[in-house]
Amino acid sequence: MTPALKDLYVQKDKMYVATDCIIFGFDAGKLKLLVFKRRVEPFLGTWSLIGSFVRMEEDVSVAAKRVLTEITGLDNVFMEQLKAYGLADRDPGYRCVSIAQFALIRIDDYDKELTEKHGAHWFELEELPELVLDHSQMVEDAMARLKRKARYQPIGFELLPEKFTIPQLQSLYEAIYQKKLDDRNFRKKLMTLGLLIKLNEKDKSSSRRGAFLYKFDYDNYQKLVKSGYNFEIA
Amino acid sequence: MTPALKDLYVQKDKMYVATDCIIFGFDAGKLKLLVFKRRVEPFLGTWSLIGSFVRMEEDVSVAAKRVLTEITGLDNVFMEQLKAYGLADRDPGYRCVSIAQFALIRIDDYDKELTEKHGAHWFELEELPELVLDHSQMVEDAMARLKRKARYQPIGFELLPEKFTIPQLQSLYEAIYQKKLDDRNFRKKLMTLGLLIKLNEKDKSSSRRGAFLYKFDYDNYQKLVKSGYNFEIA
DNA sequence: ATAATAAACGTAAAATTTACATTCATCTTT
DNA sequence: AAAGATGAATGTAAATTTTACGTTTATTAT
Repeated sequence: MTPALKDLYVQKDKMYVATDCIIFGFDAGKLKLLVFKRRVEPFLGTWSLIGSFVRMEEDVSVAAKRVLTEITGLDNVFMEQLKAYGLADRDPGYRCVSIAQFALIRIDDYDKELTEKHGAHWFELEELPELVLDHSQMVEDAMARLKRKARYQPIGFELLPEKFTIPQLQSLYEAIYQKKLDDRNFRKKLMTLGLLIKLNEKDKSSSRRGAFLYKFDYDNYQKLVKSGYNFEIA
Repeated sequence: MTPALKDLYVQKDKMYVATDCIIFGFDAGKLKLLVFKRRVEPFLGTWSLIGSFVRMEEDVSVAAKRVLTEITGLDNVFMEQLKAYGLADRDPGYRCVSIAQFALIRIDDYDKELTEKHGAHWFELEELPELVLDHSQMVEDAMARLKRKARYQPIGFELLPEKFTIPQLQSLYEAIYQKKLDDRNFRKKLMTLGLLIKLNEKDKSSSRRGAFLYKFDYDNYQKLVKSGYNFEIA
């Protein structure tokens, strides 16, 4: 039974708690969002975030992870609560508070078969269709959070493959901030942070010369955070 | 019936949604928190945030405002959702997701009789006792949010009387950031923002010379926000 | 009149951010 | 094999912002 179907078996006089996932990916210089075509009434055929009721014995955060894994096959994904959406009439079918979570996934990792089976589709953020209920609002809020959070937490790395180039990273930040950055200044600033490990490999997919690959230095990051360091990326 | 009492009439197989308020105030150079002594079992006598179940036909945000008004007599208070707390076992009595909200109030404005009737007490943040359930966690998270948010949004003004002096404002920011600020630099930075209206009155309560009173310039603030201005206060 | 006190103000040095142009490594074409 | 094309990599000077720090001012109490 799909989560969408399950939504139908509902009692009008009960309060429900659900969770909806705002799943970001990054590909070819564009931020993308994973959304789903509803296959049941009401709102059959409309685009929607993926979600689920929170089960009686289940933590809200666990419910969100469960959904994400069911849909993408992925585990250990960056996920963070966005906020709760609690308008009394946000869902016409029944009283339901939804706790939205945003997730950042590496777009090459997920299980294509699984997502297709669920009617999923990646949309570029600028080409996102209207979503059901208050889901468009959730996406807007998530985008604002991503923009802000990217400034002081190195969450961008969650969207890139483990090995990435500086130009790739810059293009990601340009997509998040929705503006061009100066390549010399970006590189300079980045290097002073000491969060990258330069590898002895190049990625030649986008230039003849090739760009060096880097890894994110999680250990050093943890150390710096503990020491109270305050980041500002780009 | 007090909200605390109401908590007892509960069905074990139902999911509940509640809201808890983290109420900040500022007085005599100290950040304070309004907490309540529980008058019913379980956890009788322990300190707790004030909260309530969200009613079936009630927006979550409306429920939070209702609680705040019931307790303080105040209306039109700065209030913002913090996040939802959804561990399955967070409340041993029943399954309840709580959506925490943090509020900033002007500590002179509230209705003392009303709060006393509810068993309320202002604690300095550093002297806060252990709170019931996950409420201490909520306070910690709220404090972190306040600290971060104060940097880029002029929410400090919500904690001060309508008319305030620069030294008062500085002392507030020192309490929020938990560090001393340089008075000359603070004043300089502040003035460049163009958010204050200087009044022709002085407050003489803390010095012979007296300090000029200011008002926050809401109109100009709105204009600047619309024009995309990016604040950084202190 | 004098002492005491917090308020108000300015400036120079240091650090950070911004703006901007050239060389480099490699592959493709001829 | 030489020339051309392309994105990667690098440095520097000017402008702005942040930091550090000392003196004067208005007022009340003595």
